[in-house]
Amino acid sequence: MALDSDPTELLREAALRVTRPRLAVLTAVHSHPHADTDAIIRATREELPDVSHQAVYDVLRALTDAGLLRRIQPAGSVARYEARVGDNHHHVVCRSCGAIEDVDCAVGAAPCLHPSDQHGFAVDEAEVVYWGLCPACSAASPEPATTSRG
Amino acid sequence: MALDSDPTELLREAALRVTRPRLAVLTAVHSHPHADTDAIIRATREELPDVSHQAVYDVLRALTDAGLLRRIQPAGSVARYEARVGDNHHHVVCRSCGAIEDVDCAVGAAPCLHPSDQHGFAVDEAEVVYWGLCPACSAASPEPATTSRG
DNA sequence: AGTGAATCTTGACCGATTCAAAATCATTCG
DNA sequence: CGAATGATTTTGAATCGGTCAAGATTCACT
Repeated sequence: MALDSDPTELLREAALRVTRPRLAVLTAVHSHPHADTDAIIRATREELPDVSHQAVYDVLRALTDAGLLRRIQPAGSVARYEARVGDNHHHVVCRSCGAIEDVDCAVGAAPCLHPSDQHGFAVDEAEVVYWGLCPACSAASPEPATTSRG
Repeated sequence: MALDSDPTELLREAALRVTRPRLAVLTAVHSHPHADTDAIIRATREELPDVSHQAVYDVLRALTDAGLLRRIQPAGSVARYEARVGDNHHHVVCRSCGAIEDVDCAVGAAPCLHPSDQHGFAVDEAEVVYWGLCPACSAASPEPATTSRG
């Protein structure tokens, strides 16, 4: 997770060709964490106006497969990407506006990685999504106490 | 959840009109946990051959909103539904074939519901998805030890 | 049985993502 | 340095899950 300032080197280390679209996408995701594909396309085009949407899709997949990006997709949302990889962090998602924030593991390095019954599955990752309302939305909706799930 | 055997009563309790499509969908989801919409449509049509796909979509939403069904959507998957509601259980998902199994909470009623930093969010639910390989798929892919995330 | 309101049918529509073929570019080797 | 090679990008269209809308039908309650 080093060398944030040198995307070229990141690509080289991942044995990926260093192309203009890849650099632009990598930079765009770095500066727009949790952005969806459309936002990434727009951000990428600020630096490289003529990239095709297809190129961005391809690059996002290549970088995700290479471990340079992480793809997240809360239920009901389109795919989003972030450049923070290699650690085990989770996300809080606002049910109302869809805002996403990072959340570090509550307990040590990998909490919840041991389900009570794995049904024989070889589990290698526990993904946690905290659902709720962001400060802005919870201030906007004066909902008393009707919702309570845990 | 009580009264699994009386879908009519379940609908009544939820203040929903008792219609043929709703009964058929409810029954279909009960007997096909974690099925996607298309599978539910086909299962529903075994009992009620002429339901439209639109009706099934509408019913699924109505029943989900009423709390009779729960919608789950692991990243990269289409929407799936299950009739087990009201408890806090999670899922293991096979990365290879997409198989889903239920997982009870590892610790008490609501583990992981307290992120280290909520960023001011009013969190009301922690959703956990365990990713891995199901028994069949892990037997089929003799992958040594290349993947390790936690 | 009558009535209003909710539900279902039909068919078009949408946005996110993928597919496919041809053109272009980054890297390697002479 | 310049050409060869194969990956990458462009272009354009297709697919797929899901939604929208209008009219016909069905249901719950009186």
